[in-house]
Amino acid sequence: MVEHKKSCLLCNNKSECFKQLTDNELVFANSNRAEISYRKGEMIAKQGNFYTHILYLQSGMVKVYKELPDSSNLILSIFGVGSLIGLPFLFKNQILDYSVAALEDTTICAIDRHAFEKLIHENGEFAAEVVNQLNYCTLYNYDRLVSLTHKQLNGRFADTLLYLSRVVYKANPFILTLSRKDLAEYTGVSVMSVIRAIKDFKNDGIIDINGNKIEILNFNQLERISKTG
Amino acid sequence: MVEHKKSCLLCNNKSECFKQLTDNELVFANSNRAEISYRKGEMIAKQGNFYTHILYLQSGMVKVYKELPDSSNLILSIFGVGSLIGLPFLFKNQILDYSVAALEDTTICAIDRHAFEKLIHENGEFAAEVVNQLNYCTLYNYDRLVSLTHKQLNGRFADTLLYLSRVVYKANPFILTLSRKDLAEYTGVSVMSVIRAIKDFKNDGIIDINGNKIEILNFNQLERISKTG
DNA sequence: TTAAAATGATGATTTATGTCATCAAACTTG
DNA sequence: CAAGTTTGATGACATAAATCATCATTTTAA
Repeated sequence: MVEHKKSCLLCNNKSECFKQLTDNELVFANSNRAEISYRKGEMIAKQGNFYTHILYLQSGMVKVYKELPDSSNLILSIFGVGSLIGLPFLFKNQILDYSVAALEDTTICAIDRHAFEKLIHENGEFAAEVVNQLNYCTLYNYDRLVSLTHKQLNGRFADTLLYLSRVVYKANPFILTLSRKDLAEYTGVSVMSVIRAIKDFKNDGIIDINGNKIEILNFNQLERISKTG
Repeated sequence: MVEHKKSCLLCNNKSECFKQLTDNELVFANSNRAEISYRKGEMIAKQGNFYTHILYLQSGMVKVYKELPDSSNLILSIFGVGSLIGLPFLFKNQILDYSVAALEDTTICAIDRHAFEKLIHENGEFAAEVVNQLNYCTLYNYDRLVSLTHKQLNGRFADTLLYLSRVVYKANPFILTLSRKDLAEYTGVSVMSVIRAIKDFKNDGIIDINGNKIEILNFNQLERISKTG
């Protein structure tokens, strides 16, 4: 277990928007905060539950996903260190409309939603940074809509690999902590198709894969597949 | 052409967030505002252009869509009176990443993006309302991702019809101002498939269609198709 | 007012990708 | 450490929906 931070005031691991707060506001935030650790695979928040806290990712990695009526899932997003989770429900629903689960051992700060909403109301600089974060999300979702509706298997999986390398792991040979099922649920295809795409890309020398280690060998071709796929 | 409003201060047609502004701030907003009218079919903003203004929809209806490399389109959203368009690019790109076109004769207020950003920074109440609007968008996009990736033709088109009746036209027999092509680009399927879905739904007595007038006869069954489809 | 262009409709064919069945390998867990 | 469970892989088959070809109808523009 990670040692708990003494206070938001002393935290040198703040998300962008918390950097905009005054000392008083940080003390206020701290008094509405809890720090929790999860093991890989554990569920952090469950779709259908009450929405009570914004989650800040101190360490680890999580998936945010919709649980669908046919008991399949759609992974909406994968978040790494420094992300705020749950922003879209601010000023809204009492009910959480997606689930969050740990892809690796993960520590989060849970901040009371009403405290967070109060900070937005009272501090425009903080609010502006929240808008900024939300907008990353929105533009990313638009690109996903394009990818998932207008590209076929290889193009979509190329997008997934590029996203993993550039955004999620921020590395090129990277250690995959997602299962094939996760990859399928993110790419919006069947597990079968993911496996086939991996085999194809490996055969074509676009990627190399050894156990959990994936290396993208030919970014250009992957980009090309993403565009034409 | 619509008569131009004298000032934001006197406007009784304000969007939610502008209701949060002080008189001074409204005067400031007004001094950074232009009012423009478009004919049905006209392009209001072009993907790839510089992003300079937030658009407020005074009257009419617009589509916001991505122009894709294969020269097909994906309609991201359809906006009616009272909507703010362009929020996702605040604090971001200089470049607009989607296009906006009028589906009916339309009048918009164009507000300088920097003026808008200044208002967010300086007024937390205004910012909170902007966050609120953005979050509608985000949650809606999540539902769309589910609809477009995990439902097939009939389910997706059922979603489209429900969205048109409940959100866009807010009426049940409604006059369709979208072409079959628009419907296809919104539903993410081919024009052919839209036509077939309309025929099927009509044959099954779920909808009635006469020229441009569509009536949903059986909401329950449409909901059922949306869920199972 | 006619010509041209865009939109709407129908049926036949093709194809991408999902489902199913089966098996191998690798973790869990008692 | 062995039994059971999850995860990864492969091939055969089924199917939803796209593409293509064709034609009717409406709208736009000369």
